[in-house]
Amino acid sequence: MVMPNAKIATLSTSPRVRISDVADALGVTKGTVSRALNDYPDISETTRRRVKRTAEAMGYRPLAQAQGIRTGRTRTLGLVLQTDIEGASRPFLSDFLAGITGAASAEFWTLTVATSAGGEEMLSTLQRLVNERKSDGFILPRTLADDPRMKLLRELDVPFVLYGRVADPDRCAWFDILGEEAMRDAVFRLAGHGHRRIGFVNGAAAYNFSHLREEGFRAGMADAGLAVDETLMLGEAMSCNAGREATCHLLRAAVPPTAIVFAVDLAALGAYDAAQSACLAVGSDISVISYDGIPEGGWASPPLTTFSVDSRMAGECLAHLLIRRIRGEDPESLRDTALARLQPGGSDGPPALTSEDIAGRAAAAGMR
Amino acid sequence: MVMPNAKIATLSTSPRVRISDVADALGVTKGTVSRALNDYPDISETTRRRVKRTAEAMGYRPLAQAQGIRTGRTRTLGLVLQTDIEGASRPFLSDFLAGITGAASAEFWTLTVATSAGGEEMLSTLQRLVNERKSDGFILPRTLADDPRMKLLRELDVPFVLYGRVADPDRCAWFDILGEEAMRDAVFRLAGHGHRRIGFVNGAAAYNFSHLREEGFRAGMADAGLAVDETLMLGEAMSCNAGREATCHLLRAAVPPTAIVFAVDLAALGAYDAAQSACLAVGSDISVISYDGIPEGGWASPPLTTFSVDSRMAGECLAHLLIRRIRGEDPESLRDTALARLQPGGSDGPPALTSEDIAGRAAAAGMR
DNA sequence: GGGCTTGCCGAAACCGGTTTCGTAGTCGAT
DNA sequence: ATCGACTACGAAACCGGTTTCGGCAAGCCC
Repeated sequence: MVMPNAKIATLSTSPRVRISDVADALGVTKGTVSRALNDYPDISETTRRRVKRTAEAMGYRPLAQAQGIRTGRTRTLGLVLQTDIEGASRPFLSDFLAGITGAASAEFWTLTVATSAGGEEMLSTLQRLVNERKSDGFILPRTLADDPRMKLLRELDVPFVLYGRVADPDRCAWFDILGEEAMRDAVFRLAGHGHRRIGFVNGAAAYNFSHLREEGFRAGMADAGLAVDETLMLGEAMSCNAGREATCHLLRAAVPPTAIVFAVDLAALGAYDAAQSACLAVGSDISVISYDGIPEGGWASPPLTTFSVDSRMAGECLAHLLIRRIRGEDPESLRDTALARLQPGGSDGPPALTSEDIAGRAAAAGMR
Repeated sequence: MVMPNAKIATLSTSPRVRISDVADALGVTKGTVSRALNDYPDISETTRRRVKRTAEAMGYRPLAQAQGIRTGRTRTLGLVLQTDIEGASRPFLSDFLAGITGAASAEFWTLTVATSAGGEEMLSTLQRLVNERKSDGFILPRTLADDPRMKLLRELDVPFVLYGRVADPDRCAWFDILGEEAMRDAVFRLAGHGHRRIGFVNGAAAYNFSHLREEGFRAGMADAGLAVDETLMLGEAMSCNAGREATCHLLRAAVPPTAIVFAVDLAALGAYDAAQSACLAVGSDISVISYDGIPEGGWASPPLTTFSVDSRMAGECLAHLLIRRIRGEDPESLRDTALARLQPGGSDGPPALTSEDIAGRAAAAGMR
């Protein structure tokens, strides 16, 4: 008898259906409705069904903020983005958000976004959101090997899920892309082209992914039966400039590599500049494979061979994991990973030059 | 006497300071504290000051969700992003969000983000957020000339601020970049180079900015004393492919332009492909100026001359405007604009070829 | 000095939910 | 038949605020 206006309620400015409306329609108290909907044990199965059916039919949805004042939780996920790093995460932000909010809204959760410039502001922003109860838990992107956000949120007893693994996995829930597998595949691909001398340019050691990608590179080299020359292992290259300098450094080596694996696309794009300075053609004279799949890579010539990440799927996974975490599941059971997908470009191929040729070109270009 | 632990409260898991704590410390009722903090008229000036000072000292911050259950407002801005359009808004999303949340958090507001694929889902998402009171008002990016979101939110009586203007400005608050000025400047710049025959490739007519940019182009042509050839006016080019095809079309004209102004960077990038097919060098044989400032433009060779937008500032402005709008200010007093900034690249310059030369090249390349 | 307004604040209702407490009713065991 | 345990629900407190209502005291006017 209340059903007729269920549709209308969602269309106009008509007042919301409240829990007391449902209770009145059923001739029970709102306490009973609440307990039935929240699956309390002391409600008979028949009543529970009756309540759920009627609530559904009336289009009743509890007001998250009203629940929150008692329960402390408002079905809200939190995400704090750090904006002072010129990072690779930006082009995918839209997809990432779409994944999170898509998964969240399917369960009637929402997403609160905040930003911070710098690490301390990050922590104070988390504090503030927790204090104002604007979020029931957090997705922590770009995990550091030892992440201070974890420590803070543990002290505050607030659930979180990591996007990326950490050095100490104890009591952590996470989703991560297996960057180490991508690095290993990159080595295989280069070895398949015939490269024997391969350099590696890592990202910043503070990020946990850097260690994993280096591991993957080393594992790939070992499996391919190639020796790792420690002088060809560089790091801390997170930008185009840093990538250019790292590449120049490698080209100046006594026996330069014929191929370079980069942990970060932005750094790999710097290699194009360096190669041009040395009159080396990327993709033939010197091969490059990288990781991230940023759109700029597709505009470089030749297009960058890289591993791309499905950010939308990552967002979906993280949202699901966090919701389950907030609901109380054991964090160590909430771990998931996925593989990056090879996105072949023209930046790698069989070596057209030997290391000696490359050294000659670099010297001729005045790089040494 | 309650001040000592004000600092501690923000540091540990210690319970929040509630309004009743403040009331108790002052020996008044919580009603008085509430009225004093919210500047009700029936509170004496001395009491008001005493309350505000003590609340501040105790570190009291009202719980937005608790306020919301009575007032309906929770100091939350809403932003629904449409993710099915391969648009230029994506690379700046991070900056845009930083602007919004930065300005919002300075006034203790937060941001709820949702996404939608497609127009109807957009509307239902707005509905849902309003219904669940997850947002007190919305920032509407990428305004259409006649935007259905406006109609919906007006029916629901929910405040909003547009990022971009609309055909009918009645009762609207907005922030916008003056794209028409950029287009006019683009024409001036090309005319200064000596171009007399300039084509224009617009974006989709559904977006309001397209009309403005075309106006700006026409105004610039008129001011420069150049005639607009309607056969060189194209539109609906929002992607790289569409831009390539539009460019090919212009190059096939009986008397092709020596320069093209694009309303959208992504389309302008397509011009590079088209020019290459016709053996034309961008920046000398054919000049291109565009608008958006997407990072890919910097990677093209030569780098794209374009107008860039300060998305962070846009976000800040919009947040401020929306907060004032929600607080009840007259929408027509809440309008602000800013200029795009010229970002010179190498894609424009003095014409190296005549229209006839270009037509010849295009014909030779088999484009006609 | 008495009535009337006005300023200021306490008391209490209220918002929309959740959760505690108590109890009527049912059931099985003795 | 009596008792105790258990089930299932109503009544009411509670969460942290806002807002209404009413009344006391001071000030004003006559």
